[in-house]
Parts: sequence; structure tokens; C-alpha cells
Amino acid sequence: MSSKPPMRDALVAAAFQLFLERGYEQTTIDDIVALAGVGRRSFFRYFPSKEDVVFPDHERCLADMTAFLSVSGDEHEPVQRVCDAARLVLRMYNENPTFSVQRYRLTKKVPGLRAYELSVVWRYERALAAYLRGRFAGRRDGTLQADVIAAAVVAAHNNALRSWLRSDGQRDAGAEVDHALGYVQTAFGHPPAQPAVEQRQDPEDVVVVVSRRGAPMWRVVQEIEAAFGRD
Amino acid sequence: MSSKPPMRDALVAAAFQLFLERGYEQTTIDDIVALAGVGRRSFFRYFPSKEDVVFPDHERCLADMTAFLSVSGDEHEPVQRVCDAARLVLRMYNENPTFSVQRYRLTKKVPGLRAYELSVVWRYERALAAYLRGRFAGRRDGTLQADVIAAAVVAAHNNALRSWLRSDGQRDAGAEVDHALGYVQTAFGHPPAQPAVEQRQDPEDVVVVVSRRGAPMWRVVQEIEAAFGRD
DNA sequence: ACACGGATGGCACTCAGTGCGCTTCCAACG
DNA sequence: CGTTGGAAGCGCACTGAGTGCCATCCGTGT
Repeated sequence: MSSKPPMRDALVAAAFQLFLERGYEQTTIDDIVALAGVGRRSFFRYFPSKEDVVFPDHERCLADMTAFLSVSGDEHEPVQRVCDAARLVLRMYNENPTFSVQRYRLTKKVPGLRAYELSVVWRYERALAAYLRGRFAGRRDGTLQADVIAAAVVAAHNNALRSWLRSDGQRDAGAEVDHALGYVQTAFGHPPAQPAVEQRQDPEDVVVVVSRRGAPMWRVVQEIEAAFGRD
Repeated sequence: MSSKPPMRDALVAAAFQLFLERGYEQTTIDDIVALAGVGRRSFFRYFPSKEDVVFPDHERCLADMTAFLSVSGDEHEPVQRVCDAARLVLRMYNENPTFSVQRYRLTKKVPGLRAYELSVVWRYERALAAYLRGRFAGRRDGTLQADVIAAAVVAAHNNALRSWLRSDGQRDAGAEVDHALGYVQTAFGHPPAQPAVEQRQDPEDVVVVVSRRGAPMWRVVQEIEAAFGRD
């Protein structure tokens, strides 16, 4: 693996210390390198811009995701596969909960960081869309479906991720993301392999759903989930 | 209305002339203001940053969209409403096809402009999501559904918009966007005005699904889709 | 010991963006 | 008609991010 450059970590630590105690815009590169005890030029050797120091591991995570998708064969259901790919991002956030929460609070109030985060998220979305475009090749409206599903997966993932970050990492991130992605899968793809709802084992227990044709699919699913005693 | 500041238009014209003939990054603010014959400081009075001159009318369009959504009552179906709101953006692009195509080519190759465009699109998406959150208030997973649907609408709109821009404005932008948004509506909301799937009007037409509890969720949905005659 | 290559530091430079004070112009008001 | 007050524009100096270039340091192989 990439050996460990202690300088990079030192820069991240120094940067976050200053960002948290005096704010992002109030901290200059010179402040960071002075605290880290390195030369100014070295900062830009490890991070192409000031924003990059806030997202030090997304580049690696994006590489992981593209690798994960590139080894996918046809045996996996496409929507399921991109949902699993999205979970890789969650895993990265979950490896350092306190760091993630601190960063969340930072990006929430600094417009420049929010904009940068968007470009990072966009690259994840394009990776998912590219994979789906490949799987949907030849299908009618394949690229449209790929783009829409990728966007929906990212939105669901982010919705759950932000809810978890707002709880200071107290809630169960995995469960929240599973639930959110489950919604997308019921809307677009074949449902998940292990459904999120608990499975009762009583074979006599039956549910009857009646729906007029013309009702939207999500309403039907919602009725069924309610009948199953979800939530 | 805002009277017309000729200076603003002169700056946009000068900027695009230089951007097209020598590239965005190769053009400095001083070049622009020199060509426009105005002071450097005046540029930043009309545009807070160099990127803003590339998207001179998005601020107004975003205001139009929020206004459009804020006057919406409960008489409109929510998903239909946000699709109509998205069409406002298309209309703006369609008012100046050649300008839009030039800008598209510019943003396609300049990473900084792509990033800025993302933040613009993000604000549209948040406007749609905020509206849907209001309409879905109280509904189970209301904010999740709002975020996902807003993202899907934006993705579909952008897919069609880009396809139109790539055709140099030759194709029918409205038809492409209608088609793309129709896909989202069939997935999430009530079917579009001219539904993609034929709608039976017989009110007696009902579907009864019987499922033993314990069956996996995907089997249930599969049964329902089959009963609806989908796919 | 010496040569070499990668990692680092120092320095000067460009350019985006900001704060401030000055001029200019126009319009309302006496 | 003259004054005044505010908005629009201009000039200038300054900060800070990001870059190119070259000197330096250090570990390694010969």
C-alpha cells in the first residue's frame, strides 16, 4: 500500500485544529504550515488546493468505488450493485465518526467547502452513472435511466448520511442508509436481496392489499410496508 | 423591472469573446475590463466572481423558480409541480440557444466552471426539495422522498438538456425534457398527463394481492408489478 | 567518497478578490 | 440657478491562493 507520509497527516491535523478554533476562511495556508512546521510549498505538494485538505481520503474512496464497479460482472443486479458501491462511501465516513462530524459542521457553514463537496459528490455520481450506462447499454432510454438512478442513489445516501451526521454519529448509520437505499430500490430496481423489513416466520400470517389501478407505485409499496408493520 | 445596465451586458459580451478566442483560464479580469472599457473594480460590482459572468441569468431564473413554487397551492400534484418548475430552467436555456451552446462547450472543458455549475444546479435542486418537503410534511420518509425525487428530476432534466446542447440546439429541447421527466413521473408520481403506461379508466378495476407474511419484499413487489401489467 | 534521485524549503511571481477613498454625474430641492 | 446628497464608477493598495524555478538536504547504491 501507499506507505505513510507523516507530513500529510500532520498537515491535516494542523489544518483542522486551526479550522475548528478560528474558522476556515480565517486560516491561511501560512498558518497551517507554520503550525505543522513545514514549508509552505510542501502543502501544495500534498493538496492541490486549500479545500482538498478538508477531504483528505475521498480520492482514495473514489478509486475504491471505481475498482469495485469495474470488477462487477453480470451476476449482480445493477441497482443493487450501485447501492453497494454507495455503501463504500458510508464506510469511509464511519471509520472516523468524530472526524466526519467535525467536517460536516465545517462544510455546513462554509459556502466554499459546500461547493467543493458538491464536485466530490458529483464524481461519485458520475462513477455510478457510468457503470449503469454500461449495464443498460442497448436498453431504451438507458443513459437516462442510468443518470436518474445514479442521482437517486446518491441523494438517498446523502439524506441518510446527513441525518446520521446531524445526530453526532449516535444513530446507526448503516441502518439509515439501508433504509434510504431500500426506498430507491423499490422505486427503480428489483428489491434487495435481504429485505430491510423483518421477516415473520408464521406461514399462516397473510396480508391483503387492494389498490385501484392508476395509483402510483410508491403508494402501493407504502401500503404494503404499513401492512407489514414497518417502522 | 430591473432597468437595463448596459455595463453588465458589455462585460458579459467582452468576457465571452475572450473566453471563446483564447480560453477561460487564459483570460484575466484585466483583459475583460480593458476590452469592455471599464474599470476593474466595476467588474466585481456586477459579478461577485469570475465564474459568475459565465452564468449571468441563473440568479434570476432561480428567483423565478422559487416564486413559481411559493405560489403553488395543494391543487397541483407535487411531482408534476416540480417537473414544471424544472421546465423553467429549460425555457431560460432555450431563450438563447447559441449562447447556451457556447457556454456548454466552455463548461465542458473547464473544470472550474463545471464545479461552479454544480453549485448552481444544487441550488435549483434544493429549491425543488424544499418545496417537496413541504408537500410531503407528515408523510413517512417525507424528506427522504423529497430529496430523492428532487435529485431525480434534476438528473432527468440535465440529461435531456445536455443531449439537446450536444446537438447544437438542433433537436427539440421541450420534447426531450418532457420525455425525460415523464420517466421520473412514472417512477415516483402520478402518471404524466399523457401517461407512458396506458391507464385503465374502469373504476371497478382492482388488484388484489395476497401474500404470506415472511415472503421477501421483492416477491411482493414483483407480484404487484405483474398484477399491474407492468414491464 | 561520490553520484544520483526524490523529497523538501525558499523565493518571486501572477491573479482573483476586497476595502477604501476619490471623482463624477445626476436629480431633487431650496 | 446653485447646492447638496447619493448612487455609480474609478484607482490604488493590499491580502492570500496557487505556480514555477532553483537550491538544498538526505538516503542509497556503486
